[in-house]
Amino acid sequence: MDEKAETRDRILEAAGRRFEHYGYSKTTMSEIASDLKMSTGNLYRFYPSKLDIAEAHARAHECDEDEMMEAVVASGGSAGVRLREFHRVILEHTFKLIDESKKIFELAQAISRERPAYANRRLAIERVYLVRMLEDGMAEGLFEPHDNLDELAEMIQCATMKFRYPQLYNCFRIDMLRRELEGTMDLIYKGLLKR
Amino acid sequence: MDEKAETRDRILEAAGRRFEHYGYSKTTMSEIASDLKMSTGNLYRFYPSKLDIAEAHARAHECDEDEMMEAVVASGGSAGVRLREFHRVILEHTFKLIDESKKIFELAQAISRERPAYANRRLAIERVYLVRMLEDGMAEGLFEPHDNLDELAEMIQCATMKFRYPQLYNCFRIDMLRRELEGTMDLIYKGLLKR
DNA sequence: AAACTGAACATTTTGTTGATTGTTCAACAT
DNA sequence: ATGTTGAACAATCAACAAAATGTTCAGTTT
Repeated sequence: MDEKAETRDRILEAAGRRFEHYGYSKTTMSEIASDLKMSTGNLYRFYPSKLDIAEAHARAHECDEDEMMEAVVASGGSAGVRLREFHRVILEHTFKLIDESKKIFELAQAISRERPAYANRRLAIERVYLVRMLEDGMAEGLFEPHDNLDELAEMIQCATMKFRYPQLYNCFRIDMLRRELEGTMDLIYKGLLKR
Repeated sequence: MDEKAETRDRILEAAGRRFEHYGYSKTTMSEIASDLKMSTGNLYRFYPSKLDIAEAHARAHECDEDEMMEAVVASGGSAGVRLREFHRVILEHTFKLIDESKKIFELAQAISRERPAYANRRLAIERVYLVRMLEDGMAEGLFEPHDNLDELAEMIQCATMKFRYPQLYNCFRIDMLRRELEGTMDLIYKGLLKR
């Protein structure tokens, strides 16, 4: 039954090439199938739907984002500095997607629209990194102690939503967003500091 | 030339009735015109476009919202309590619009989509109230002094965007939003406190 | 039996048509 | 002159048909 996993991978690769080249909506199941010289029906023995292929593709690329976040969290400096850098990196990353790689951005949008659970899971993962930085900050004696760190991280996410989904506000001015993020982080940072 | 202003008002009233009953998209210029027993062309001598009538209608009703905000700002209690209440009131108000009065909500959406400048102006007005509460809080000795209060208010708006446009996140669970707003306000509040 | 196909089906997208509606303007009325 | 009209125009919308696409499954191959 290792055969099966291999075919799943081949499907994922073929689909990935199409997704990145033509975008999610412009790649069809029959194109993916014919790239692999198989029938459309057969695809469904490996993935229950096209959206699931897209989700698998996103999952396969998650590690890139995770590494990006990990790099910041594990970098030197105080928790406050890293927390700020963390959000800067996320903003620049999403903005780059919107701006440069419309194809991947379309994919991301399709997934978070049709699969809100997936988007929530990603936010939960992001929170793991946030919690680590909060813990570090408390250990440092920089941040005020809290008992529910995941909830605190959730609230930080609420306050920085604008920078996570800038397209929702039709704000495509990265320079404005950068300035607003700095100011918002100032506010959040002060709110976390030990009194 | 007082005649003119009167006709403008009559147009606004007729359009307003239609807007509130049938929504923005379902009221036509010829309906407004025939309600007033005039021609469609004549409407354009008083308003350059349908959207301008909608904007004028919104402007005419601004005072309701302003009074709502004024009531909170002028109410007793410390600046911190009022700041929190201010955002609660805004959340409940927008949510009520979405939920109850789809017609007015459609109007509001049309305006903020087609006239971003109008939405920005509204945010600027809201900031006036925020600044007043910030000033009060500083006078009280509750908040840390700042020099650029409008900018500070802007950052508070950034951090509370999610609660101002909940429909953007397809989050229609008022109970969840309430909880998130409380947490976010906790964070912001602490960030403002004097050290 | 297990793997696979491709035609059949259902859903979505696209294209097209005509009607509706926002807007303009030459002609008319005051 | 000034104010007003309603037909003309252009843009948008709604409804429908046609095409494309996602999904399923009876039947075929291995």
